[in-house]
Amino acid sequence: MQIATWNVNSLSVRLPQVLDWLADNPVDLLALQELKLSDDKFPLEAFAQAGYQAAWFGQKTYNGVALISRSEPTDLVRNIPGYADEQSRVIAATIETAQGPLRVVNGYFVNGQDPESEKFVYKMQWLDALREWLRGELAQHPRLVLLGDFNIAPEDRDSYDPEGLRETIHHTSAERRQFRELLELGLSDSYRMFEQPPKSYSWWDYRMLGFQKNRGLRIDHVLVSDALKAQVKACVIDRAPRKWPKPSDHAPVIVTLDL
DNA sequence: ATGACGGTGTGGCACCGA
Repeated sequence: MQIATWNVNSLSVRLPQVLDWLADNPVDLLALQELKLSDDKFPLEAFAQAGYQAAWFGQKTYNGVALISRSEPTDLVRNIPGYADEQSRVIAATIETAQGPLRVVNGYFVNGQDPESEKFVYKMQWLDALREWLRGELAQHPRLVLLGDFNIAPEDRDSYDPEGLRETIHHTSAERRQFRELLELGLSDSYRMFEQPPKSYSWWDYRMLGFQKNRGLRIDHVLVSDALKAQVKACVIDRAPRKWPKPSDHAPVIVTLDL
């Protein structure tokens, strides 16, 4: 089976591209971030016609996450239990596979803007809450995938300018420590389980010809639990949609699992 | 040091993203 994550930067604008992409890449599950639409505007019928079920958690203008799935998503959780949040950033569900249930946690992690800002404080608190909730989720669901837009470049090789951007947003020691602490729960970065081309990124700034110059960051990730690790067969970033007219600034990341 | 690009909602722009 295949699962993917894609920050679409407005599902209203990108819906035709998402449907085109699914037609070419018929993944079993697609985690979307930055829907930027309220729940009543979610295009369920379009996904149903493409053969998918869906669960979503949106809000007006900002944020918003969804799971697009061949099989029914059950045991839904929206946002981090016990952590009061005005922003719609997490949706979790269980889907059935041939080998049993798979828990999927889709997150649109906080950006944080600037390490000195209040938004960065929110980012750290949100990451603390996510980690502590995931600890329990992993105990309950050993077969778990955490995927989405993490807004963290985990290592220097995940940035086009690690020296120039040192300790700026996405690159700070505090964010990278949070990423490592997620791994220490018993999760692995599926992208780094395989040989990958150098200078591989999943996001490029719209401005200053960012994509054309490959000035990007790898901030979209798929983490798999220890119980799934042996089943992961491949992880790739699909740069193709970034070349389409009016693209999202993020590219999809696809993981192939032997499930 | 700033803005560049794109989306949203508003209102003739500001805010936000990364």
